[in-house]
Parts: sequence; structure tokens; C-alpha cells
Amino acid sequence: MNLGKYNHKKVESKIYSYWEKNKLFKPKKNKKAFSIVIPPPNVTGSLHMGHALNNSLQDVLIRYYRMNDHETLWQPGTDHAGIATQALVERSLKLKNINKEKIGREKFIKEVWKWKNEYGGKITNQLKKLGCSCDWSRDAFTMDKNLSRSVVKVFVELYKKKLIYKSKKLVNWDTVLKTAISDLEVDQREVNSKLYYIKYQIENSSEFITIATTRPETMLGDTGVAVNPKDKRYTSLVGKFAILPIVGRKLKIVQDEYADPKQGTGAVKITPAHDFNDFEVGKRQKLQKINIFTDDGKINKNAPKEYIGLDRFDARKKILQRLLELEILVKEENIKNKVPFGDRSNSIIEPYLTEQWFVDAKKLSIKAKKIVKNKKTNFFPENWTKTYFQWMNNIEPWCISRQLWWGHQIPAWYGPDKKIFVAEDEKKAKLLAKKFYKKTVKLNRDQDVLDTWFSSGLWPFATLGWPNSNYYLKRFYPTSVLVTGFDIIFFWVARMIMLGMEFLNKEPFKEIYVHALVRDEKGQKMSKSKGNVIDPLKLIENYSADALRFTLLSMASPGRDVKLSEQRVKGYRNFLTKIWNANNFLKMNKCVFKNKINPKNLSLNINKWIYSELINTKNLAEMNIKDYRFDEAARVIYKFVWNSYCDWYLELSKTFLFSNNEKYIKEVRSTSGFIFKEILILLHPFIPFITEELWLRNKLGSKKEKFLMYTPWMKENNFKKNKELREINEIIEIITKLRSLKNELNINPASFVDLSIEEINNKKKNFILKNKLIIKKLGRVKSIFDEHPFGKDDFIDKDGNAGTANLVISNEIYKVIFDKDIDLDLIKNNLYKKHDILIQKIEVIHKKLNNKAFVEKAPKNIVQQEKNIYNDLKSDLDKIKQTIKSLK
RNA sequence: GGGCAUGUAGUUCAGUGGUAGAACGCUACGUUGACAUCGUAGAGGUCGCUAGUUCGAUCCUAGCCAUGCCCA
Repeated sequence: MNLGKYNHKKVESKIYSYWEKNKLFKPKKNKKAFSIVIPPPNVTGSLHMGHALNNSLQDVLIRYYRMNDHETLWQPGTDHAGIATQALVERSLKLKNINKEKIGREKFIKEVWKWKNEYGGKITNQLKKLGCSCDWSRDAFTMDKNLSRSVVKVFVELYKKKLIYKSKKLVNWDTVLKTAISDLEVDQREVNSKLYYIKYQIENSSEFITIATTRPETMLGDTGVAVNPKDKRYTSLVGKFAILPIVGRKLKIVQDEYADPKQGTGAVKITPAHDFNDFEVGKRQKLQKINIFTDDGKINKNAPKEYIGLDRFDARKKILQRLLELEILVKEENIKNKVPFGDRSNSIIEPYLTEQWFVDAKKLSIKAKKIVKNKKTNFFPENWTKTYFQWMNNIEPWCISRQLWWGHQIPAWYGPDKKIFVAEDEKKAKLLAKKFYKKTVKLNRDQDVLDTWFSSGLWPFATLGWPNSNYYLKRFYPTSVLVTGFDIIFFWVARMIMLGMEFLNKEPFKEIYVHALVRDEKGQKMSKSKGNVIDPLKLIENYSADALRFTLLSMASPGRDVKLSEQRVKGYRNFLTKIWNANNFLKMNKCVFKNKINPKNLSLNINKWIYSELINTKNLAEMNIKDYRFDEAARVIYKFVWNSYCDWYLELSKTFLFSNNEKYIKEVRSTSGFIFKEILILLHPFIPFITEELWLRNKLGSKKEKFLMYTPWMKENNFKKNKELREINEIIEIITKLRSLKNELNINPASFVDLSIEEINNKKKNFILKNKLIIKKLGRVKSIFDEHPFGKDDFIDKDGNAGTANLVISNEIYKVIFDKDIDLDLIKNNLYKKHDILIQKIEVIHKKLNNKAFVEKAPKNIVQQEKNIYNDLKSDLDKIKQTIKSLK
């Protein structure tokens, strides 16, 4: 009978559309609630391995709890990715020769929406391919009306509470994108640089003070020189002035702790408008701030004429040239230093003096720290808590304004005198203004938009409908768990906690499962430039979403990166095939997929054994899922399915299926089918497609519930049949040793042997005879003799040929009789090998037992255990020795 | 410089205070009434190094070495 091969391509899309059509992803009323909000992928993005891991993990949780008594919501959505999206649309317009500035803001934003509506669903569709069971009817987007309303409300309220303010400060300025960015969006990279030593002449003196700098071009904005108060070398110069070369400005020489005597010359030029440290020094020493750059990184009008308009790097060259001419560039030193890069534009970030909006993150952090400290929100693995606190304790004001068009425009309006009116909309702002000015004035709205992460920070409650109170918000907030990568703990997780605490006074999630990065098989970060990116969609195409999911889940051990190799995925694809074929086997043998069996009514030991293994596996899997140990859960189930069920149980069951005993056939048919059905249930959260396919194909659903997706796991958790467990293990051992013997003696594994058990004790003899059928079938034994077939002592037959070999299993000698002669040397080698291994083992234990301290101090059960092992090994050794002796 | 991880079979990784495990790869044999995307058997490990605690350490403690990441 050919039941066909598993074709994941057809099955996966078909099954997903079944689920969608039947609206199975919507929460169904149930006893308890379980909810997850998706970490919203960037709307311009496409599925990479990180997403695949992140969402596989969420889907396992969601599916497990959905199957088991929970009203389950997985809230999906995407974020509007201000910078990335704007850049992308700008680029595509450029191709059509359309300039953003020419068409204006309003039209441009229309273009972005057009793009979003056309292409923004890409990653959503890819998540569907992975099998994600999100409630797509609630698909959210950070620029949606609902979410935008939440953003505005949060902004206005934070402003009222003075937790948002506008201020002129140094910010990280991206000269390519021409916007401010937050500290977190700056990447500090180590690069090869040069440290330039430059002599500044002291006013009215022939003396010089030599400063060292990596950025000579910023000297155009110098307003001071600092030395350390403890640095005796410069004490005489303090209070005097240095003359800034090229510019001619007088620079006060000040004492400041910031100057490090060990760095460079110990004297540093101070450029308060272009360096974060210098800014602070400038504040302390009351130095002037002179901005010398334009917003695109060119020299502005505050510099000498010949430099105006030069790009910052050209200006550097020109200045160095000039310094050389003046003979005041005294040294160039090669060094390594950290240079800030924009994580979006990859350009060097300029500290730049502008007016921006800031969130007082320090104040917001108080409650956010408390909630984690009080364990209302728990990180898993726990040590991420440290990372969280470390950042929270050193938190800086968060710059939230961006000089972009795409995003939430800041709800602030300016009066004619620049007075700020913050309100939900223009109408309300006008009212405020009227009240203030006592007349109607013209208001101008702030042109900037908010950082995308500002809206992402509201994600867990804004997507549930906040500020409106509704069923979803009440039922699902706080969400059960957040599943995320460690790289966005600061960007996102911390901010969600801060804002969640501020506006709902409740933690946004009870648990935070932090997973690792997916790397390539060599452990390298995947990147396009390295060309080592593995495309999850390719893997899905080649091996199925199920296989990819199972791979990622199996490798998701806490605190360890996932090193993905295609081989692994292939291996789990084979697992799917195995399941598929097992199903074929059951169908061929008319097995019935019982909903329930009563384990007490089982008479065959193999059935009791597999039932008890099932319960054991289910318990372990359940425990591990609850502990976020998906790797362990996947492993125990995999092992059960492949080894216990397919390799042993189904093989053992053949003995009965192919027998004439109707009663046994019936029992095996219903047990094997029942166990298989339970296997599908256990595996469903991990590999939803193939399991659902087999479920539907076999019509395993009940009248009430057709789909596996909503079928609960077994409730039974206690069925231990120690006797049957021992028996099956013993049978497995006998069969394995028989096979092994054949292998070692170069006997064709398919050939049949005879087995004499005349020398073993009666109890065991009865056991063997009772399980004769099984042992004969799987051990490929022709007949089992409980008395000697030929008469005594014919280990070597009368012609001196060896046709028999002894096999020692659990202190008993089994005689294996072959139908042809065996090379006596092979038999001997085999025995000597076993002999040596036993001697080694015995020696170790012997030493232990001879150690008085061990016998006295170790727990009694351990000592007893060692004694038992010792006796068993010793007894086996005796039997082996006996056999060897008889061969001589 | 501060912090956090990680180091176990050829590779990727589990694991435990009491005789070291899996998958993949490798070797040999095999088409045995589901499955060659398979089966059976096997080889392969001073559990990073050095001390300490302990009857006993791969596991606990300290130090060191190596690697990776985050923050300054």
C-alpha cells in the first residue's frame, strides 16, 4: 500500500487557510487568560532568522495555552519605522524624479501611506508562512488612528506632568538623515584614528601649550583649553589665554577634572558645541558655545571665510594643511578610538547643539525599577534583570523629536512669541492660546515627529485599545509574557515598562522571556555584507515551516546563541517524514485512533509500557514549556516519538498485529492509534502544520471540536507501571545484545539464529518464554530452547567448529546457536573485549568500596547502589571468564 | 576600565555532587511486511587550565586562560 509522501508545500498553505477561514486565531472564551503582544517588526522589514526564532517561541506558547483552557490572544502588528520608511519612499520617489521637498509634506505622507498599503503587509504574510497564529483581525500599526490617539494623549499628559520638555542641548545628530537620534541609536565603533598634537600659542608670550585631538576641524569652535588641577606642568598657565590658530580667538586656560594628565599632553581643547564632555566642561567653566557646523555636516558662517561650506572631512584636511604650514602641528599618532555611527545611516554622528524634545526618563524609571525589583515582572533568564537595572540606574533624558515627516507629528503649537501650547489637537491648542493671549493668534505647529520607539513604548496597551477601556484591555492587560531579543531591552522593553507603569500603573507583562541571537553555523552574526545570511523563507520552502520551527525551538537554550546549520533543519524534516510514515503504518494495519483508552484494561506489557512513557513524556514536556525550556520539551517529545514509539513500540507491536490473536490485535490497534493521537497533540505547538493535517485527515476531532488547534492535552499525569517498564527494558536489552553479537561476529543481521536458555534461572526462563514471540521476531531467532538441543557441552561441535557463542546478559548465559561456523577468534575477541571493559569498571567501583571514608560518609543508598553494581558486574565477569575458560 | 555570558565527542549542543548524553557527521552491515528523508551496530570525551571544599567535582568556590556581547 502506498500512502504517499508528505508534501509540506501543499499542506502548509492549505492548513493555514483552514485555520484562518474558521477564525481559529481569535480568542475564545475560556477559564483563564493568556496574552502576548508581538514585538512589532519594522513595516519595511522582511522575515529574518531572528524573527523566525522570536515568533516560533511565541507561537509555541500561544498554541500550548490555547489548547489548554486559556482564552488566548496573540496581538500582532508592525511599527512605522520613521527613518527607514521615509528613506525608502524617498528613494523610490527619486527614481521617478520626484523630490520630497518639491511635493511637500502632505503629499509625501500620502505617498508613504500608498507604499505602506501596497507593500507593508510583506512581513505579516511571512509570519503566516511560519505558522504564527496571531489574531490578524486585530493587526495593528503604530501610525493607525487608534494608536496615534494614544501617542498624542501620552505626549500631552507627560507634558502636563513636566515629564516631557523642550530644551536646547547637544544631541546626536545624523548629518545624512538630518535628524536628531537617541543615544541608543548610536553605535560606538572602534576605528583606527590619528591623534594630532597642535601647539596653541600663549597670549603675549612665546610659550605654547600643546593640545591633542582626534578631530582638528572642531578647533574652529574651540572656546577654551582645559588642564587638570593636579597637573603641575600647566599650573603657571592657568588663567592665561591661548590664541586659537587660524581663527585668532582667545581661549581661556581653565582647570577641570575632565582633563586627563595621562591622555595626550594632558591639555585638551574645549569645544562645547561639538563634544558631550566639552559641553559639560563648558557649562562648569562658563565657556562660550560656538556652533561651526550646518545640519548636513558642513562648516557654517561662524568659521573663517575660506572654510565655510566645506564638508567636515575636507575641512579637516585643509586645517591640517594649514597647521603644517604654520609649523604648529607637532605630532601625529596612530590610535584606536571609538567613533559614534548612526545605526540607520552608517554615517559619523555629530554632537550638535539644537532644540529638541526630551522625556525625563529618570523620573519614569522609578516605578519601572520598582516593579521589576518587586518581581511583578520577571526576566527569564533571570540575569537580564542586571542589565535592565544597570541601564535604568544610569538613564539619561530621552530625545524623542526627529526631524522627519513620517511619524507622529508632535502635538505642540507655537504662538507668535514662541510660547508653546501642547494639546490633543489644533482646536484645543487654539483655545489655550486664546486664553493666554486673551485674543486669537496664529499658531504654528511643531514640524518634528516623535521617535518611533515612543509609539512602540505604548504597544502593550495601545494595541489593546487604551485609552478606551474595553474588554480586551481588561482581559489581557497585563499581558502574560513578552518574548524578545536582548538587543532591544533598552530600546523597547524598558520603555514599555516605564510608560505602562506611568499610564496604567500596572506592569505591561508578567514575564519577559529573553532569547538569544541567531548566528550562522560558525557562530558569526548573520549580515548581508558577510553573505552568511540564511533566509528562513528558503528553509521553509525546502524543508517546511514545521522543520524550521522545530530546529529553532530545539536550539533555543537559555543564555546561548542559536547557531543554525541547514543540516539540523534537514534532520527535523526527516522527523516529519518519520511521523508521516508512522501514520501510514497505522493506517495499513487498521489501527484505530481512540479518543481514550483505559490503561487498566490493557493486558499487553508493551501497551502498558508505551502508555506510561507517554504520560511521562507529557509531564516533562508540560513542565518544560512552563519553564520556557522549549529545547528540553522538544527533545523529550522527539525522543519519545522516534525512539520509544517508532523504533521500539511499533516494532514490538508487529508481533501482535501480524499474529492470529484477535484480542491482542485489537488492543494493539487501539493503543497504537491512541498514542499516535496523543503524539499529534503534544507536537502541535511545535509543528502545527503536519500535526493538524494528520488530525484532519484521520478525522480525529470530536463533534464539538474538529481542529487539533483547540484539542486539550491529556489531564492524566500519573501512570507508572514499573513491572512493565522493567520487562520491556529487559526485552530491549536482550534484542540489542543479540544484534550486537551478530554484528561483532560478522553475521548478517537478517539471518536467523537459535537461542538456548537452558542455563538461565527459572524465573527468567519463564519470562523469556512468555515473551518468546517478541524476542523471536525482533531478535531474529528461529527457536528458543529451554533445554539443550544437542546434548551437553557442545559449545564447539564435534568437528571442532564453533557454531555457538555465549552471550552474557544480566548475570545469565544465553547460548546463541548459528547455522554456520563462526571464526573462533572473533568469538574470543568479542569475549576479551567485554572482559576488559568489565575489569575496568569493576576496578573503579572496587576502589570506591575499599575507601573507608566513602562507605562511612556517603549516603547509604549510594553505597548500596555501588555494591549492587559491583555484584552485577562481578557476576557478569564470572560468566564471561567461565566462557573464555571453556574455549581454551 | 565596568558588567554579563560561554568553554563537555569531529561539529552543534543538552546534562548531573555518585559508572558522561543527544542530534548531525563518520565507520561497518542491511532493502527484515511504515519509512533509504530508513534500519541495526559501532568508533569517538584527562567535561578550558590550576588550586580549594567534599568520602567523591565535569557540576560547588576562587584564581587564571580563551571567546563573545553590552556599557563607558
